[in-house]
Amino acid sequence: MRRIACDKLPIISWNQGSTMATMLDVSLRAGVSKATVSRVLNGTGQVKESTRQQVFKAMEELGYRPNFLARSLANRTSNSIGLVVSTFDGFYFGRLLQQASRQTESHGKQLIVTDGHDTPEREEQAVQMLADRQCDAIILYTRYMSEKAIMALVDSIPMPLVVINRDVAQARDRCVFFEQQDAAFQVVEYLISQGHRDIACITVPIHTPTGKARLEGYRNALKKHGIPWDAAKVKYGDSSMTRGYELCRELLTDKTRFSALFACNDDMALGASKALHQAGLHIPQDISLFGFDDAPSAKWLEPGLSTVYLPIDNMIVTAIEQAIKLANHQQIETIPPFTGTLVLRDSVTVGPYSSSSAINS
Amino acid sequence: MRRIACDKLPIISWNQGSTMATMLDVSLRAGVSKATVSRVLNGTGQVKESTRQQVFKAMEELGYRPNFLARSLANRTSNSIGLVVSTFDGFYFGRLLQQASRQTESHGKQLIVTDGHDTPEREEQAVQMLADRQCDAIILYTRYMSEKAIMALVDSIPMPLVVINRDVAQARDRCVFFEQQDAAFQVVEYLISQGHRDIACITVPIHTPTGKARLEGYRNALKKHGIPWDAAKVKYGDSSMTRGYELCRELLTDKTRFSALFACNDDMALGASKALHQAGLHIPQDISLFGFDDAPSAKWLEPGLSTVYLPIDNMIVTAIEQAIKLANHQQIETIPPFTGTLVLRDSVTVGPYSSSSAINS
DNA sequence: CTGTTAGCGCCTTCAT
DNA sequence: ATGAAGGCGCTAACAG
Repeated sequence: MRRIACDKLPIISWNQGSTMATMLDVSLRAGVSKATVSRVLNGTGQVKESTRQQVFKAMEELGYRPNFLARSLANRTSNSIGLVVSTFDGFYFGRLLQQASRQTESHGKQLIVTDGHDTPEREEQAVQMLADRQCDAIILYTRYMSEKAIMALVDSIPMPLVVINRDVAQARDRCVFFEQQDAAFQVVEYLISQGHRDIACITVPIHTPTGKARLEGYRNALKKHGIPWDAAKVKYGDSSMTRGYELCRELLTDKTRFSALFACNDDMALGASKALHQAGLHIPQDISLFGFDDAPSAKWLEPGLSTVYLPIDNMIVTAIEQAIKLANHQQIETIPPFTGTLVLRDSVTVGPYSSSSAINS
Repeated sequence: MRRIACDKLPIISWNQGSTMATMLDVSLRAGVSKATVSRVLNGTGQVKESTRQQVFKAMEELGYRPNFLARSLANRTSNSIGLVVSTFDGFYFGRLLQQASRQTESHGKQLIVTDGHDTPEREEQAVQMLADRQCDAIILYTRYMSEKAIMALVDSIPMPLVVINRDVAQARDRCVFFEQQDAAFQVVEYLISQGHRDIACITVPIHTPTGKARLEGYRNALKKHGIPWDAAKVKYGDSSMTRGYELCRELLTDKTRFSALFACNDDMALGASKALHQAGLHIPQDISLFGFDDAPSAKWLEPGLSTVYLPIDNMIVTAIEQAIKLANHQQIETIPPFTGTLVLRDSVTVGPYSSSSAINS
């Protein structure tokens, strides 16, 4: 009888669109019940070693693979955590994804990542889609979504959401973010300490919290040192190399006076450097240049680009830890903001207001 | 009776870990059967407009969202396509993912991407994981997996697999790839045409088909033009900027003679350029430099880096088209190889063997 | 047009 | 230690 059942099983390969072996197939072949197969599969309950082996054998022979969907449905958990990023573009998110993937896997969970296409609507959709897939927790990296929208999202999905790169006041313990403003402040203060007072700035998208914070850091540093705000020195960029180039050219053709340029990300710094070169200006002799992000290329440019390093790796790891704890209904502590650190290379030299020319870099 | 049932429904928010509204809840609230709810949800079958509205209303009021897992299980399709990439690192995969995401979404399908961590084992695991999730089709970008392993994978999963960046002879119609060797050949031939004969080369990982192909292109071009192979001129790299730097230094300290350097990717070209600078050598006056990949930064470097553009965007789009067709059991045609195109900027000048110095770039 | 009845593949009491 | 039965949430015939 058992044998007969076995003979009916699909031994042929099913790569032609036929169906895969199911738990029932395995149970029949092993001469046990589905329940037993389930037990050996999950290591739950007691199973005699001999039958356990039979089951394994049957699974092997049939090339059985548990159906993930069915399993998740029954378990009410997909054992995976979802991540939505603003965009896939740029080294920054590559770094982030790399770490995120490693970290989740080290917890035995799967990472599902989705692209938010850098618009609030798509980001929201992306989160919803991950929620529909029953992720155990979701991590959201958004640049444009409003705090209100984020909170609404938190309330509308049944699993925990942790927000990265944003400080949402109403859910501070769900947030993992950088002290962007402080880092920008440090940059500009450093530039000032090197004897620069005419410092131009090219921002990243100014409608994002990041864009605002970095500019605010710039503004505050100037203020602290009694340097008046000069609107002509500030150009509003979009993060792209091209725009960095264009805006630096504007600065130049405007005849804006500046001895140092703070580009709020490395990509724009690179674009700007091209414009400077073309104008016959040398870095740092004629113009000092400071970036932000510490792109992989920053170190290898000529001259090496001074910039600020953001511990994005640590940050995403932390975010994932939080997410997993939340998924496990564990207690979490709120994470203090991460801080950037200045990476000094060769793109800055002493400026015209240097109090002592002996203090060369 | 209906009302009574409604009153028992969970109107409270369920963000505290409670369960979400189900189809049954909706059906009770709307005073219809699950089947009807299913019908309005999927637009299948005929439903009276008035009841349809009731159902919508009930869904609205309950904040109902269909359970994706249950749906997929019943449908035997998850309406999503899986993509495994070698790694998340680098601009290249960012570009790829960006396009991939857009393209799948334009077909109303979801993209699930996974990291293969650049090792054959993990790549295989990644594919399996996507298979377990019942993706309708899977796209694999692998650098290290053997053709045999790829074929084994194809046979072991029940959904179609399309391979990107590789030419697997036994499944040619499932492959979408570049003519890497030809592109490299063109580069070197171009360099030769510019009067270079002492051409050094820094390879990408030589155990990958890509690495082999690019080197082979280099070799063939030399051969065609009667230039003897010189092992001292070839350094085996790993794609990283750091290694590009180190190997270029080796070339220099070895006193290897070369007037042009072909770095098999832009990252290494950048590293190499640093080494050149440090040695007091100018690009292109002293050494001509050619890269590969057309990184976003190539255009903005000083001097602009000549390189080869690979239509990765088109390629991934094509791969996804193929995957979707296969998922729909449509006929597919085999895709001819994509070709790279030389992007000439300012990092190459005429070499010492230039037949006519009038033929400047 | 709408309800009933079976599954999809797996997990989990509850008996035995 | 193992089997039977019911359920996870949804879809899909098959009747009315």
